[in-house]
Amino acid sequence: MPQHRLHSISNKDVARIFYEMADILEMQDVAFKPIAYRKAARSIESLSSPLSEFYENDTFENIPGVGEHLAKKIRELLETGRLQSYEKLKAQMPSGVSKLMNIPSMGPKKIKRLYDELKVRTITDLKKAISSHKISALKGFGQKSEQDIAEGLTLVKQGSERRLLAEAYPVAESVRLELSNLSFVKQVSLAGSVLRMKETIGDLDLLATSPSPEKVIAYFVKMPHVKKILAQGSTKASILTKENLQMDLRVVPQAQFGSALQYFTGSKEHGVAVRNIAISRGYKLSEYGLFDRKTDKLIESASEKRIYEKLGMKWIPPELRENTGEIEAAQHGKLPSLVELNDILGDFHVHSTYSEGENSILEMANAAKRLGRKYIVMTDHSQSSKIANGMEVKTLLKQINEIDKLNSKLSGFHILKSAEVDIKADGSLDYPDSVLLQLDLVVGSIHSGFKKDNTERLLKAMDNKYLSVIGHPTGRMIGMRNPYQLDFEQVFDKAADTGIALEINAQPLRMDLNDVLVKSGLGHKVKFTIGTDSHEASQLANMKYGVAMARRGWLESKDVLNTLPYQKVLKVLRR
DNA sequence: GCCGTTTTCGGCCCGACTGTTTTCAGTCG
Repeated sequence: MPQHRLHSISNKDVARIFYEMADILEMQDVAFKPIAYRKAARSIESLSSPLSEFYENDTFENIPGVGEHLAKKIRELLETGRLQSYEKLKAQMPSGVSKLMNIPSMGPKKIKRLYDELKVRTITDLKKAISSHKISALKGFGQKSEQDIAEGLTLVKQGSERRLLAEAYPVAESVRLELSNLSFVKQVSLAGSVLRMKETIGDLDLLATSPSPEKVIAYFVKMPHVKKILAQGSTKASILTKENLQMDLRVVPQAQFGSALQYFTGSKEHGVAVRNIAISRGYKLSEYGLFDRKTDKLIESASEKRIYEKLGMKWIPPELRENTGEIEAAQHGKLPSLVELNDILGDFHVHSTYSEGENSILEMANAAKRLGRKYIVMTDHSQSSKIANGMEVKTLLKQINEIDKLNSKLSGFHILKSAEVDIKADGSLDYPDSVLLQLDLVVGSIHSGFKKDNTERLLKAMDNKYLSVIGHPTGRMIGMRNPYQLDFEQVFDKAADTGIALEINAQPLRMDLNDVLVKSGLGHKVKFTIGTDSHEASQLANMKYGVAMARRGWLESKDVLNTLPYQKVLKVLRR
């Protein structure tokens, strides 16, 4: 094979092109190809290594859904940076048309007809067509369709916005609780991405079982949470909550709870893969159950666990259902035994009034104790963090003194002496070694230089023998700040070599490391800590979101230092 | 365009909801 210098085209780019080609093909009424293109796009999106690797080994066709022809297209994209068939396809459709796909209620067919009959190609065209009522005049369209499109247009912006797990989860949980108290509701569960605990949530899914679904739906759409009813049927309804979150409820008979939960938990990719396994074994799987494909005989529907077992797998925890290897693991009995909130004994990232926290050390300790923790690691900011009221050396020494006194009084609880020490631009730490050695452990974090590649800086910091944990390793803030550049291969390898742990920061905006990086770090045998980065006592409860990231990253309790008693933590982390 | 424990041909996940129909097409998840 000739050696080419490859263009830097990411897996996401390739997937996006295939998705767009699928949309255009669908508009052109081409049968089945759109399905094939989307399937390939989904596979490519969820690959754990870059396509360039497949290129080198000539193994494109190992990717599910990629055959001879799509392999050739990927090769062309990597080699030339372009794809002729894509450009040809785009040329057949007016530019901008695929943007209309983002509008709720608009799909390829409607877009095609509006273009053919009204020459609508942009959002501006569409708005004009609506205001002149040309759409409702078309055959097959009506007043309501026109109005739906108008409403869809207003939703394009707000609707595309995903919300933080920590914003969405409590809303879903409170509605779940409210429904579960109804006499005519047997069982209610979260479903969808909020059950899988994704770091951001598009909309909330709930599943209920009841002998009288209409009553549940009727109650649901009238709850105080509801701002607007988006759709209401006899077994399904969608509402917009006061928090502007879309929430979908499905009600099924108790006997179908398992198959419905499996179906509505997703992810889409996981669901498709599982249903395809069902087909390959002569079954079909839907929200109504697992059926024999030939006889339509019901095999199982009540229990998720038994459905997975019938398909030759162990039950898969929702957090893992992303079609990124969990199915294969479940088939071979190699699923991890995931860490649980109950395993967590300590919190590794806590602030107090010594720097920018709202509560005293004792208040934080007592609040942690109430949550069942056995210890906290006090990590107030170091001197360079002026904005965060970082501690001068003498303040830190005073804090150490106070912690010693508190520890002698507290029973069954321990406060570890630490600090969130700035990793400075040159990779040095913000306190001299003579100060660091007085601490039980040292968390090092980067708080500046977010635009640069910080690999060298971090590696240099890891040479300091007092450093125990890297805090929020990528610096990202969801929706606000991108992660800085890091070569994770190097960082993970060095962390594994030195025994320095990497933090899973459970602060809702951070979630840093995220699930994907955690899983990747695990592959390099890295150890992790989970810290809430609490600036006030109530935030200590964010631990559950950190545990969620750990679980989504396939961590077992042995991979998470928070599951150790503090005496053992000291043994592991002090070098 | 892909793919095979029913298949190298002939299928392709599948069902609810909505609007515009008078038996169904399109969208959504």
